[in-house]
Amino acid sequence: MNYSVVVVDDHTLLSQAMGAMVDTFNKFSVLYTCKHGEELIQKFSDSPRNIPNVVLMDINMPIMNGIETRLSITENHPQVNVMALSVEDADTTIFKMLKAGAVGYLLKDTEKKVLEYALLEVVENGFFHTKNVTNLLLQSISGGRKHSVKFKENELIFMKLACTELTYKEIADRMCLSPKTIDGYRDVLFTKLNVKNRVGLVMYAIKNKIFTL
Amino acid sequence: MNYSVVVVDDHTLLSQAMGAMVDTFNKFSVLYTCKHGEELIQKFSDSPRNIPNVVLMDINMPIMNGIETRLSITENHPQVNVMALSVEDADTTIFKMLKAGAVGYLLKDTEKKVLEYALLEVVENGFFHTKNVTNLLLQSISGGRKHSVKFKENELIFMKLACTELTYKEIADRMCLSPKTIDGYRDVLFTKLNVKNRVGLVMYAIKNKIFTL
DNA sequence: GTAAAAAACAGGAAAAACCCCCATCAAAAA
DNA sequence: TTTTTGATGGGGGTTTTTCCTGTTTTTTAC
Repeated sequence: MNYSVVVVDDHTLLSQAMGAMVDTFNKFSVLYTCKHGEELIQKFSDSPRNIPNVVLMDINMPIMNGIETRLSITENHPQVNVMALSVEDADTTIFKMLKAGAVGYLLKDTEKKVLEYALLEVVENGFFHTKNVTNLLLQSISGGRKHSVKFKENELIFMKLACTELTYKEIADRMCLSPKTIDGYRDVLFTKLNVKNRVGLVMYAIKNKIFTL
Repeated sequence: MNYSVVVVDDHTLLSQAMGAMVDTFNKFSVLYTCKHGEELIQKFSDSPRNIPNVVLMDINMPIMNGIETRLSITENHPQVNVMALSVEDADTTIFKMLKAGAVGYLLKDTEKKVLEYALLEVVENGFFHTKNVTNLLLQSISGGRKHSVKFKENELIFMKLACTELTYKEIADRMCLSPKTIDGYRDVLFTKLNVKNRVGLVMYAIKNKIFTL
């Protein structure tokens, strides 16, 4: 009997392609594919037969991102192995994912054979990480990595608007707040994110998908 | 007999996954996959048997990007159909690709069935575009799209640096130029790109891959 | 309820960004 | 050769951003 796999990726074409590939593996077969975390959680609660051995999940998803989804899975279905998949190796993202309990992490430019091997490792040993990630892991444990940052609703709205050509005064008008309050938001975010100016803020927002192009 | 397809994508896993999917289609089979345009061109010149009916190509590739590769193919192997694939629908990129003679364009969040249909269209009718793209095409033909903007070497360097937290003064130091010259670069770019401030410039640079995250 | 925390708001100063107009010099075009 | 163009940089000004140190108001916790 085969191990069951679920692929989660917001790009339908990619998730289906990934599914087709996994189906060619000897010991694995795809149960279904999802567009985002929310859909996956729904599926899980629909029926116990929807719960697979492994979840192959893209981290950069719009509706419910990889980290949130992973946390939700850990809570309700701890027996499911989640393997993260990502095109980018932004340190913080990988780290967040591992902290959220992902058992594996693959960068998207790995070989087909590596994926198959990784899947086997995960279902049989319970973990797998590519070299890059383990290195990062070691380095960060010793170095002492940053705490994950939480944002309030207004801070998120502000960040999105800060990514436009609006001045802070105009942003204040849009949000129906005093410019001085906006001043406060900015200052808080600058220290929280450890950036020096608006450009830094914009970069953070884009890298962390708070503002999408 | 099947139509042959070559998949070109810098993310090995994705291209192989895409390949696995194409192999499940009735009338298509994958000849091989490539990491980038350069490799593809090499393959073509290695043997005539390496020339497929359709090339499925990602646009955002490091070494030789989609547009360049497409131009090279058009020149040497006009009978090959190139279908572009992209996660983003940055207008300019799509447009450049179509101008370079791609016969089809697919956003990565399309359904498996749509890809199959698109491939069939391409080999049998010679073209396929998703709605988004045809709309864009029509709009741009009638509306009279902007002439493509040209940048000088220094402007490009400046734009990249403007996407960091450096002040203009610091940028001037880096480029070994007077701050006033940087002032000039900025003003020229503001008018050329029709943006109002540094954030607008940053957004432009990112959207057009001048600055990569 | 009341104390503590946080969110909203303010004044003012200094720095940075933005926006003009203009000078120089060298290379390219006429 | 004369003119034009373009890259470089300067003067001086306004606006916006940034960074302090606060106060007031609203929420939250006990």
